[in-house]
Amino acid sequence: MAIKKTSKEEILNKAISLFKTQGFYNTSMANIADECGLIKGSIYHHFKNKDEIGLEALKYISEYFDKNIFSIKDEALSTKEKLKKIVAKTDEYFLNSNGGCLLANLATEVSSQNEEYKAIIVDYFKVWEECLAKILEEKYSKKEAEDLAYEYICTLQGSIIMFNLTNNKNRLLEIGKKLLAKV
Amino acid sequence: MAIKKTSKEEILNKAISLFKTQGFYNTSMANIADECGLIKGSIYHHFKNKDEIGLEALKYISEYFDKNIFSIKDEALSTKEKLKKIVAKTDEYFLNSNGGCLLANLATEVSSQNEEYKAIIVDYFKVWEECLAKILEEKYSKKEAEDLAYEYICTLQGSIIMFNLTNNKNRLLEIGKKLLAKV
DNA sequence: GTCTATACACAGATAGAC
DNA sequence: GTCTATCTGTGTATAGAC
Repeated sequence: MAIKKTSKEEILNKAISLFKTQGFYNTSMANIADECGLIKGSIYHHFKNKDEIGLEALKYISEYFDKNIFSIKDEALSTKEKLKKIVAKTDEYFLNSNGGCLLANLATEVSSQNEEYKAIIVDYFKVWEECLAKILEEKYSKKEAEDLAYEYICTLQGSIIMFNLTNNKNRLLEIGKKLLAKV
Repeated sequence: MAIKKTSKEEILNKAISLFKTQGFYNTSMANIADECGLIKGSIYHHFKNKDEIGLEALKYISEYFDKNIFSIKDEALSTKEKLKKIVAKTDEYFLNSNGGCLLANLATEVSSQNEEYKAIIVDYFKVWEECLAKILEEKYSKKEAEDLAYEYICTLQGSIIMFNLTNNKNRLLEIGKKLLAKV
């Protein structure tokens, strides 16, 4: 029976899941290792330390959004269709993301302690807002578009917190619907 | 030089401040004791354990909102004036609350691990929503009022996360202004 | 790449002197 | 009510065998 090689990405995904559901500081290296069927010492073969796991986790999610969601703004679709596609992908992501939004969670838990984390989180929300604003500018003024984008992201983030508490899917989906009604 | 008696409320306030800014699990009994000019063992004279501090912290903030903000719904004022007063007090609270909203923060960090915490947090948001909905029902249908209340709370909570990241006061204040524009 | 073993620091918590 | 002292568990991290 060959020893299974655990990929870095596999460990990262397990770590992300734990960070989201039980918090960063409340997740130990042993917890992460357990999830991967490893022993805690083995994780250090893949990552220098716990901080590096957190950092790569933030980058991983941020890049996922860049590649799979924010990139939609440049597709050859109508304003409404672009927004619809982004909202659908965003809703799908968060409906299935147990524990909510990693970047928002680490923003409250860790960012005041770690400037490197904070910079990534700030950038994530900035890029997200710019993505939506760019699309909305096709129908609104620059200022109105920015305000709508910002408000949507805030409302969605608040709604994700509520979704984690109450499990009410419809209320989460309403947020995207209301944005779509505006174009 | 007499030994200073530290009150339970004093310890609670220091603990709340630390929980908000650096997270619950990342705050040790020694951290809390330090803030109070005590040694960690002394905290146990006032609280059974760390979990109890978290629990009382949640109750303390929840009761503050009940007494000082949510109670405004029953004052003898016009719809607009009641809402205005609530928004002003809410904005004031969060503009000065370093680290954001304790209940929202613990919702993401701890609530999935602790049903007692979760129940208090769920109730806090429920009472908040009912408070706003009751006022809004003076001008809107029950369903519309509930939706507006829910949306405002979500947007504000998201905005508090952003405020912690960017320190942009105006964007936080916009949320309340937009609610007021609706009555 | 994973394991065993271990070092070391710090966590939460308790006992008892003052 | 606060202190000193201490227990015990667990945290992060490392060294070296397989």
